[in-house]
Amino acid sequence: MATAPTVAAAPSRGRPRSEHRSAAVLAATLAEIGDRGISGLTIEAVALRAGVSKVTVYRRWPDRIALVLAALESLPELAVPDTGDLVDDLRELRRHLLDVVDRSNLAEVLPALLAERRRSDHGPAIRRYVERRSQAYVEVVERARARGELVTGLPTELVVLMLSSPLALSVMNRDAPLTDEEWTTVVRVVLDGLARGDGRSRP
Amino acid sequence: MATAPTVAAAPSRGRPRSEHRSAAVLAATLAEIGDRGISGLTIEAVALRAGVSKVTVYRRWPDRIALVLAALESLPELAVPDTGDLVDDLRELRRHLLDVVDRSNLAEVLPALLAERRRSDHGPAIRRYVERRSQAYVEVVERARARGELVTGLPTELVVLMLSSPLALSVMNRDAPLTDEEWTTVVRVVLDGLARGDGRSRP
Amino acid sequence: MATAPTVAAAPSRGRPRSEHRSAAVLAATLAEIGDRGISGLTIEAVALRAGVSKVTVYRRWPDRIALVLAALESLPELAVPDTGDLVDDLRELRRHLLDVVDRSNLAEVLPALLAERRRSDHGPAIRRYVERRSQAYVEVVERARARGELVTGLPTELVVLMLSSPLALSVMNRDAPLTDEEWTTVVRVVLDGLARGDGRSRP
Amino acid sequence: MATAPTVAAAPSRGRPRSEHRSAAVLAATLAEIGDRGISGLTIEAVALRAGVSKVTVYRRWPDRIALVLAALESLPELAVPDTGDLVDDLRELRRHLLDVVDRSNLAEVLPALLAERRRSDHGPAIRRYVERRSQAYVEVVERARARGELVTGLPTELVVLMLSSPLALSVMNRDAPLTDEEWTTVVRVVLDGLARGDGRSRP
DNA sequence: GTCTAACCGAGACGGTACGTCCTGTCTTAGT
DNA sequence: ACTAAGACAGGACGTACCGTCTCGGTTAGAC
Repeated sequence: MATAPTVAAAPSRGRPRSEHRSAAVLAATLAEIGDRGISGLTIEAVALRAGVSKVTVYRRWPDRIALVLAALESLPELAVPDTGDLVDDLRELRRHLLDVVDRSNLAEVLPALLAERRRSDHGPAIRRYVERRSQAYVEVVERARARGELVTGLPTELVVLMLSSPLALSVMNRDAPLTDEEWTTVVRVVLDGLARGDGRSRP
Repeated sequence: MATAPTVAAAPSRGRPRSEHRSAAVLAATLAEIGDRGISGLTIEAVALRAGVSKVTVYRRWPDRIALVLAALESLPELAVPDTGDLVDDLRELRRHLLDVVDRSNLAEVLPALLAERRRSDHGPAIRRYVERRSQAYVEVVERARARGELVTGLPTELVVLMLSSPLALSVMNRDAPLTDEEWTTVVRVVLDGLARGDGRSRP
Repeated sequence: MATAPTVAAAPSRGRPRSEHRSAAVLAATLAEIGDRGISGLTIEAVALRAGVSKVTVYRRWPDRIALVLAALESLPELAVPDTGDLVDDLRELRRHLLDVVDRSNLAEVLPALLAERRRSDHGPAIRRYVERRSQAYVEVVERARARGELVTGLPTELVVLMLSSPLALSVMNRDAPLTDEEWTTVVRVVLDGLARGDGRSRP
Repeated sequence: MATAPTVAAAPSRGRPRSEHRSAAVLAATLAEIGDRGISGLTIEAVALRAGVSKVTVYRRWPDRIALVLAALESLPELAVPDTGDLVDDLRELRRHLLDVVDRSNLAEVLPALLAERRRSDHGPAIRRYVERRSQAYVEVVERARARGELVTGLPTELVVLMLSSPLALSVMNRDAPLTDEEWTTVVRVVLDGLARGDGRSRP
């Protein structure tokens, strides 16, 4: 989704940018990330691999980060799951995440982006990218609340954080992400805790 | 703490390395990380700032990552808290983490290290560094179990993950880490969930 | 003179080239040569300055050198002087040369063209351009011979070389070209030498 | 001659520049000028040919012109001839010039340098280089005057210009430089003219 | 009055070189 | 054996022009 490099565009002056090349560059970017990792990513190598000149890359994306974000956004987006059951919805989100991790080295790219967020001009763009991903969690949780499946006074943001951060961190920090069994356990503990009374039950 | 750059040392022949310079380099490294961030960190700038030649840096630490790890390890380590109460212990760990975040750009450095972990030869070293930090959590949780304060069949690793990942992720991903109140809520929900029956209580 | 860019033209089909634009490009070329010199001359800058697209320039002149030659040829040409006196004729040629030097940076352009002559495909064209300039000398000298004002067995080419090269070289090599007085002296010495017997008078 | 790239140097701090490499670069420069000409001269190609990194070239010579000048100055200098006869001395200078022309594409390089003289910061350096070459003429002429072989009231500079410019211009402008016979004729005409009375003999 | 070929601007494009920067290694002289 | 200074090969950076190419849109002569 969202491959469009620049915003909108004037009503087409001069030779139009080749979509074919844009796609080739994004594909090459993903491939390079796979081969050399984020820190080993070179515009030069991307251009070479895409069979494109450096300028053609720079024309579209001003720098490495913008390029990486565009490449990630070129991956197919998951439709927000709606199985009617919160845990099943969450499991679907987990499955999709692990999919993307496999396909795009997200386990390396994600922390790299988070690191960049503090410095670069792309802070907002990175924030938006991450946000968009967690948006699915927000919707799934709100739907569960609407169904009465989840009853809690906590802000959705906190609930999402509790449900998603163990998996996210395990992806970035552990040698392997949480297994299905581990993950199920974690989610159930959190949901049980919420059911018990929003953490306000203790003295 | 732990300034010792290399493993041990031969029985010392010739002029010994100046400890003063080692310290200057590590300080300069932290300062540079503060100014330019991890990705903008160059050995050259560090050497210049420390008033030291590049070779003097390379002799001690083989590359950027090793240098960064050494710099982080030069920060004062927290003694594992032991207040007799799990939540108080955890709160102390939180306080210390936020301290380090303030003092060393950890919010940027940590994800950068995690990203590097997948590729570089320093994977193990980085893993060890992160492990060492979470070790405090492990000890605190195990003590709580021994005291009977925490009763659960879950492996300590999972418990620690649930208790620490929301804060860790909020540090890396949010504009500001969890407030004390938010954090307290999260911890209590998790502990309630564990008390309720390890996530196995549901059908 | 000679603004006609290409040879002749097919019997004209389609929209004709705008003469207005051709002139604008040549003017812009002279201006750019004045501002940045021959070596700093870029087609892009010329096109920009002329308010014309690059293609419009390339359509008319295949490359930099052709463009420069065309620009020089667009300058007004001197009618070959014919005062009835050789020295006066030569003085008129000198005046005209210094004029062009002032108006077109010839002091820089001329050596640049000579340098290019050895390599580029435009060798012949450059040769022709320079030849055309010296043609005036040839005519003036031959007229003097016809009048009996100049009696010598030397080939006209050599006579012209002796009469013109000191001024030409002074234009290219000295900070200022020969003054009128210096120039007069030089010319008279050469003419005296010729009158003395063509350099064959010595043992 | 004078291969020394920079002025003098502090009392040697750090690793000294490799003379071997300096020489290799200058040789490569001359070779490249021979192959591709002045306008086709590329620092990158020179570095490649010399088996040296680009920075090594830039460290010594700030730009193309400085490099070319250094390369030319690395060629063996002629000892000023002193045969006791002016024409023989001049003939020796001619021989040497044609030698250098053959060995270093001077026919192309010289006009290129003259063109550059007007613009670049190297104006003075180029002027100095050319001056140094013509210095031999000055000495030869002054010696002839001292011997009484040449009697004239003209400033030496003008005499030198008359004696040298036909050959110089023929090198730059003609397809072949003046033959020995042509050259001899030219020189004798000039000397005869000077003997006749410094160009002041005419009304 | 349409055709329609050549013009024109804008700007994309592959390519080459630019001059700079940093890396990690090396070579000096000096401590 | 350490140190500071700095040379060095290598490799990527981001930029500038080159000369070519596609676009959409004129413009004038031929039909």
